[in-house]
Amino acid sequence: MTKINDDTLRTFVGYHLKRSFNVIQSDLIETLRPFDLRMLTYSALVLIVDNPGLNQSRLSQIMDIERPNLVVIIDELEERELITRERVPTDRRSYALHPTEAGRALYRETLDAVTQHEAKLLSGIAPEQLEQMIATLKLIESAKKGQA
Amino acid sequence: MTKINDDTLRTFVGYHLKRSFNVIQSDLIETLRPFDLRMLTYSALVLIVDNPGLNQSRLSQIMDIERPNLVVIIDELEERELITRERVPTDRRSYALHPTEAGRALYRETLDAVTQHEAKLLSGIAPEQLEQMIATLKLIESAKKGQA
DNA sequence: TAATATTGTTATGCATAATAACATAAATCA
DNA sequence: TGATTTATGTTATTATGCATAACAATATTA
Repeated sequence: MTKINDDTLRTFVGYHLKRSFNVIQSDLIETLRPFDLRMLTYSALVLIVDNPGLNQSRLSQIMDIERPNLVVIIDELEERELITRERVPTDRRSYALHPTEAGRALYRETLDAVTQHEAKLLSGIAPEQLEQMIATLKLIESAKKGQA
Repeated sequence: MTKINDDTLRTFVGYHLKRSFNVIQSDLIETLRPFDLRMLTYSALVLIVDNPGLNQSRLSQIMDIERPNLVVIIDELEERELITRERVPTDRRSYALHPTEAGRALYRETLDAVTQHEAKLLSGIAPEQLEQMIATLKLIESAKKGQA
């Protein structure tokens, strides 16, 4: 059982990001499973509850996905009657997305579950250390625009 | 253009991880494109060069993917004559993976390119800050096993 | 009004990832 | 030893995430 050497990949920040994200993602998927939600449908639900009335274009922007990929997500949330699509009188191309009462209820339930699961997963790490990391992650996130 | 509120999602470490990883991933994909490599074929190549003779089982473990998913990756690297599969006399079920000279050459080229692209992308962030972040990411990564 | 842009949509493809089922070979154990 | 179990690589299949092209309906602009 000689240990495999991944020192070269360890020199990349992206490698560390991916491996740690995998851990959190696995946990999140398990957390959301009982609610029959995937990562993206969950994110969309949260954003719609927190920003009632926004349209699909803006939602796809903040979610960092292409508009076509959002369609199926919204379809699913609408079919499950967690949100509604309402024609906007002032711009009849777009739909205003609103949560239903069921959507808001599921939001509350899942928010609780996700928060607790992540807290438990990261319970061994000092909060200040996590805050510091988040600050750095934000810098990386904004490196995109800053790029040449 | 009212700004969209993602404060709720921002309370999750995973959200920050995902968003920042997206930025690095986009950059990496572009960096690897001229070499006709994807993230996973690239990772596999690096690990095979650094660990010549390892088998697919062990490689899939370190890469954190399922064995079936590794098969196509290895197929591709072998077809491009970047690696070889050699029967192991002592265990004729498994293959020993070895880089070819072409594989080692591509490894050197891509390592250079990837290193430089990442350095440029993250040039606005202090090295010590990145090191601190990596330390935290390692803690998250190891939170998996530590879990109940 | 004519040309252009935006919104949502369909269709399509690629990349990543998980599972079931299998043949071959090795290890275990009884 | 022989029978059972386990490990390795493989095929097939599916789900998920993500990108692009092309389009109809509607708004915007020139």
